[in-house]
Amino acid sequence: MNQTQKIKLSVDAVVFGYSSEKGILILLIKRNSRTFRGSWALPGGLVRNEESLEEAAKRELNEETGVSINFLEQLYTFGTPDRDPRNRAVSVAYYALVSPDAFTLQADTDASAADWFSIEQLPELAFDHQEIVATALKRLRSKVLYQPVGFELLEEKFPFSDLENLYQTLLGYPIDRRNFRKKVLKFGFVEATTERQKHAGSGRPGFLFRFNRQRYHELVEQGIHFEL
Amino acid sequence: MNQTQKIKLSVDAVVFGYSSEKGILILLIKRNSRTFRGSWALPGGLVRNEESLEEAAKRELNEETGVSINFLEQLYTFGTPDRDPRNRAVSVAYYALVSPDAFTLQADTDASAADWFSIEQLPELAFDHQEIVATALKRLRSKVLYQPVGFELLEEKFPFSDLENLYQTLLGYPIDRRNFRKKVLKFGFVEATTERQKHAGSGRPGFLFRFNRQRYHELVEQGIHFEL
DNA sequence: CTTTATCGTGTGAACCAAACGCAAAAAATC
DNA sequence: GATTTTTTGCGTTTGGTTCACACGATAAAG
Repeated sequence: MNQTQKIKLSVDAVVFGYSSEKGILILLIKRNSRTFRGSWALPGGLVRNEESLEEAAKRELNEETGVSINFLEQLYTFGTPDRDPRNRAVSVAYYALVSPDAFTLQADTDASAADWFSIEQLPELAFDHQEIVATALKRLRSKVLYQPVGFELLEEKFPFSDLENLYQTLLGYPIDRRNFRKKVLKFGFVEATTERQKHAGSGRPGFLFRFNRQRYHELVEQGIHFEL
Repeated sequence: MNQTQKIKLSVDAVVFGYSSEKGILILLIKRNSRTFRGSWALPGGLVRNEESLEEAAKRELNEETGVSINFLEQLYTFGTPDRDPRNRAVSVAYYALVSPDAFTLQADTDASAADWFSIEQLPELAFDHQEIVATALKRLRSKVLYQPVGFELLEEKFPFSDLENLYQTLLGYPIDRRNFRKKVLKFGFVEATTERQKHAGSGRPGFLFRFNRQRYHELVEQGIHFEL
């Protein structure tokens, strides 16, 4: 009972991206340290004594990959006793959303490489990171229906069809284009710009839209019930 | 960077109860150890080296209060560097729901007393436990709309009016009794028994109802969308 | 200048959910 | 045991939301 506690505390981050060609992406690093060397894993590492958990997540992410984050939220804490073969390790997992603008990767010493993977074809992951990814995906899929997380994954201005496709991909089932557009626009936090999509293949180019954060927050204050 | 990590890991539990007289209740203990001695606090304590987080939560709960739990789920992990004056301490918070049947409290050595408090009039709490309680309440309030958590707080058989009152209390606004009943019964996982409520004051006594867990799980399998 | 691909709206039908009224049942009161 | 009070329990109306549907506009490709 009175033995001293020997538990390492780390953070891991599931970073989601999106591209219209490759769908939902996750950021992985190739491990450079002894255990699981060469395996792909989530970016993360030990929490320092004087930093908060969220700071730790941001720091590790920046050190290991160099991406900048739009959105970061705590996901779940994983603490099964044998999840790390070296020693007892508990990991606080975060999930993050980044827009393609931040797609400039830059691997570091901790990681020999960092890269995006489509969630359709993830490699084998180290530790219990497979489970962490699954939990994050589940959370993202349920969250997308009542919070505008989708916009964090798109560029600042985007054609409406991108939003449609993102939602269809996330939800995994087809949505009615017309009704989707009507619903989204009615909320009022997505506004059309006068710019048009340029050269997106053939066909009539659509207008670009933009997410209005301020308007969104105003509506949340007023107790909007946003549900798709 | 390479200094050794000195972080203590603990678990805390927000245990919710309900009584029709006193409303939503939370289980607190009176601290017996050096720091914050005599203050009320959430039950909890250090995680042992070989146990999982959930096991730790259950163990501490049992040691300190003796209640038996229907429902236990991870809530959030609190890790602000100065949340514990003694040393860096990170706490994985759980929240639990118990039915009044389990209301036999039994304090232990760690705690000089354990008692239920109405959330309307909580005492000052030790550490950041106030914040943890607030987070738990928020979670419970949002969860109640799409998961049948309410039933975990009631006795096995209950008059429909109890369910109504519980929901009104949790949500904080009046609901239409007639529509509420229709909605709930339509889902099919709440069934009427033939027993009647006995002597609940004046007026016509209602039938007792029961939550059918098996039916509920079947419906979840089929992808039911339960929303109130 | 014709073909092809995508964008972008208007409308009625079907369905679902919130709002509401009211009677039946049983206990409490006298 | 008649009357009052309280709570249960169901049916109907009403309003809104979703669904299904077809076609013109615009620009690229050839």
